[in-house]
Amino acid sequence: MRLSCISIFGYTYAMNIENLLKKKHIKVTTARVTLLKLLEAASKPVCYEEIKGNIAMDKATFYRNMITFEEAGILNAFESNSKMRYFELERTPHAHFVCTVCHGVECIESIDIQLPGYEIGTIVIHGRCRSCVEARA
Amino acid sequence: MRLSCISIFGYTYAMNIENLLKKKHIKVTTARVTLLKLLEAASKPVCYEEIKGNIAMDKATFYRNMITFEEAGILNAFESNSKMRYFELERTPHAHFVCTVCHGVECIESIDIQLPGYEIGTIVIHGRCRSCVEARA
DNA sequence: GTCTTAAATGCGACTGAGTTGCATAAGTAT
DNA sequence: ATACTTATGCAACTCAGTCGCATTTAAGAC
Repeated sequence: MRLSCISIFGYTYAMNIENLLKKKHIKVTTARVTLLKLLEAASKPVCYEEIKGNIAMDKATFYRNMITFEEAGILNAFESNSKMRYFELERTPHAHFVCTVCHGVECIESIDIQLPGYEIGTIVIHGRCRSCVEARA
Repeated sequence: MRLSCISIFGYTYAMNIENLLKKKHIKVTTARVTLLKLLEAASKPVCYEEIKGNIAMDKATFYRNMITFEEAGILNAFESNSKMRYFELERTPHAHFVCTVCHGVECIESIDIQLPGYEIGTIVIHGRCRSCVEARA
């Protein structure tokens, strides 16, 4: 299985998806490579609903691999207020904004939260996004 | 229906649950008064699972009233990363921390997030809480 | 207090994102 | 190539939360 070179958090330039998986001791399969390519192409977190039109695999395979990737530290996941789980390749820590009107998801880099004694995993902010506020939606 | 005086965000001292509901044009029922008393007594957000042992009503009634209260601006709700919905009486804006180990929920008053152009509703932070970090859990 | 009407409740059936069990297929090592 | 382990597809399942509907309860009129 040969792939064009990609760049995932740390594994830059010469590292491709196949090598990333091997480095993590995860078996290289067509489904996994497809998923990582899609996650890499997406500039924001995606959920199964959004991605299912672009993948042939069963949803069980999708979710099982998300768990595998999460345990390997390859991706982060969080839940929106509508019971859906969003996935994103691991990168520099940042928060996510989920719009309660249009249900869009955005990465928010501009905030820095410190909670002494706590270990922060994910930060999810809900509200009306800029577009929906402007449109008075 | 007579109740001892309580104090919910703004409706202080002389205002009881019955008057709060009347002010919001919500019919005063036993279920609603029970729920508001429990939410008032709780110092942190609660979910149906936690509260169901203390209430006699059906879960449909519980959830329908949570929606009624939310729409009336009496309470706020958010979802944890385990598909459960937590409810809390509306008060000064603050974030919530949900521990991924012990699943405990805490109110976090010490952070202040500004996102120009956005309208922030709820902020949920996931991670390991102080106790679980200390216990290396 | 009783009557009337609109809304709330309880029950059971349903929903839908995500999970699980199992037989089969596909990687990986020998 | 062969054996062995792990991943996949399918269908059945889970479970927090929702919905439809018959019955009960609150609130205003008399």
